[in-house]
Amino acid sequence: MADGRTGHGESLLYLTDEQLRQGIEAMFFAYRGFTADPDRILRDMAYGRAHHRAVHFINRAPGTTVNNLLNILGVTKQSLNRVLRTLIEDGLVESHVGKADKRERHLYLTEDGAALEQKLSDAQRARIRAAFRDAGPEAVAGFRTVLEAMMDSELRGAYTRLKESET
Amino acid sequence: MADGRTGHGESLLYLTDEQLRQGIEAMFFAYRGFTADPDRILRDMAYGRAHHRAVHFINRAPGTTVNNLLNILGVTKQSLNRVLRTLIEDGLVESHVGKADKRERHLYLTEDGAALEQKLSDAQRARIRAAFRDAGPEAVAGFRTVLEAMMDSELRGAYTRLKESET
DNA sequence: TTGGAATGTCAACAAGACTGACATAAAATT
DNA sequence: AATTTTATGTCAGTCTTGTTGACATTCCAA
Repeated sequence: MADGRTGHGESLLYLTDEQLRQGIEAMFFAYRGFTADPDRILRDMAYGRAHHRAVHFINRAPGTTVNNLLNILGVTKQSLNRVLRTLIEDGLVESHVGKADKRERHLYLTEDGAALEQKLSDAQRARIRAAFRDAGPEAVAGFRTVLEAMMDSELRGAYTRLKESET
Repeated sequence: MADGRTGHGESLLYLTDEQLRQGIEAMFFAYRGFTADPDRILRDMAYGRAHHRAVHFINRAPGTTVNNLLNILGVTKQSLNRVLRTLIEDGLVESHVGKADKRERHLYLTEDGAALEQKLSDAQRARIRAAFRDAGPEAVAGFRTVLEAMMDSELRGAYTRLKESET
């Protein structure tokens, strides 16, 4: 199989070390582009990528608890807490004590928080939209398939749950 | 077009805000998986992701200059320098003053450096290989197409140059 | 030859991740 | 009722990795 094909005509070229390396480098460079636009916006404010992530997922799942967010973001509570504290102080996020379980804090975006989220999303979506449009529907489907296969299993669970919570 | 299709049967569903958001979240979660395995290895040593990146691209283009690496990695020279210094001190990277231009430093991996690179690559490749295998060749092609479209133009240049320098 | 541009180094600082220890309140269990 | 577990928050300290600023060396061109 020196030509990278099996006897059944199925191409395995995409599994050579060279192809894998190209995939790895593509992922590296693309992720830079992926975060570049929101990063630029955030740099001018006193915020960073961590704030973007928090705001994104609070917008995504309003009323989510701190613990929930912790699992999704994969950081320590101390780290998240620093970010949440500044967002709450600046009036972008509201924290409400849980009704059923008073230990929990449920997180919501304020109007200002929603505005920031929108601004950041718009910037990021514009780039993704352009990339998706250029690449076409089949490429996008493949893109999603590979990304899902690349996730850790617990994260894939979190991702799927979010994905299926479309309203 | 409420059904997300044009009159020409071309699906535009992949460009709805909802689809874009799913793509964004897929990218976020997948990147965590992408870096998880090498990160685990690096945590046990005194190194981080920045060291991995440096070692990867020095291995990729032996004899590259600091400035070259700077452009690829997209960090400040001061930041890269700290990483390179530790790698050189630890005997993983060698820095040779340029013959033609003595201002330049040409970077090479030592035997130990190559061994580390191999170890990290193997871990990362294993995951990508599994993901590629599960997703199949068409999905992988789509994945690459979308990632390339997502890069900043200058980075796409760097990526393409690397890609085409296969020996 | 002199002044600017390119290259790289050192120092100091900031963001954002981490661990560990501890406090509080509420829920769950015994 | 007492105890343990869970959810959250906070303080202190560390690490990685980014940043700017200042500076030395080298090359090249006016």
